[in-house]
Amino acid sequence: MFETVNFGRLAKCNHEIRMKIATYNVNGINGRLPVLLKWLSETGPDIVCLQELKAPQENFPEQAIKDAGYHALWKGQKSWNGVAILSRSADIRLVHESVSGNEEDENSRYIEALVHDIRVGCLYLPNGNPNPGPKFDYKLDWFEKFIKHAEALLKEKIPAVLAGDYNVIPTELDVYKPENWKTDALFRPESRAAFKQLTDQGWIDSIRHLYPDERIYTYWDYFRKAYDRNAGLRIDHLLLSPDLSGRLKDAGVDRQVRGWEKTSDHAPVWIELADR
DNA sequence: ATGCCGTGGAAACCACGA
Repeated sequence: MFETVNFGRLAKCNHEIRMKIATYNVNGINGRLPVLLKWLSETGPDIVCLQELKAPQENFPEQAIKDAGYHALWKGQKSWNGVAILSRSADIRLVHESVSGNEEDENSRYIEALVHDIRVGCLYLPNGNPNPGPKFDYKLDWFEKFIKHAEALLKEKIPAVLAGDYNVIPTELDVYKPENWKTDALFRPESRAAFKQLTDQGWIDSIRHLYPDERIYTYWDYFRKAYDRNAGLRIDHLLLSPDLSGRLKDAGVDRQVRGWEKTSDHAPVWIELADR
């Protein structure tokens, strides 16, 4: 599949070909384009899930992404939300543009594709603040439908990754100061329980699976020098179907990107899968 | 703990994010 050097990354040890899958909440794809292109050229992921495009369908920078070596599927929206899947391989096919049972959702928060033989779901789960209130209700409703969609995927026994901005801090290890976030929608028991339902189904929280005790963050607020203080949250996740767990070789956060000029408040997160 | 920052879109401010 990713047999050429342009596709897969050659591992340092035994020339085993690996596939790198990343997720990145860009917070505005057009305003972020220089940062996105620099990160793509430096790290060369095979598949990329993007969230918060904040651009209507017709304003997606298709040519720039193509020039960077990627095929793309996207679901835009004026001003808010918006998700995309990029692939170095041309073997990418659209499967869903919304979560099953949530086709009437007016927000562009989900896109799913088959990239060669791996199903890739890219999601931007609602924030849910302030809570309680309609926005929190919307988050939990969206989550519930997503959990059902994820369960159906597992039953199909298709190798899959569900990557994106879940807007959930799964545990106290995933936040710099848990007591400050107790009443926040990202850390509310209902949100964490919903995330746990996914892992209870069998989905593997890739980075936590490989690094069970590390403090790992994927988001740092723009103000109060949150990045300099490492006052971060881990809210961007790549969930792997169980049949892919044996191929999971590494995972990480490109946190240096958060230190660049005109950067997103999120950093890219990635996993590497062995080809077989 | 918070919108102090940042983005997009419209209109020279506002909605929204986490």
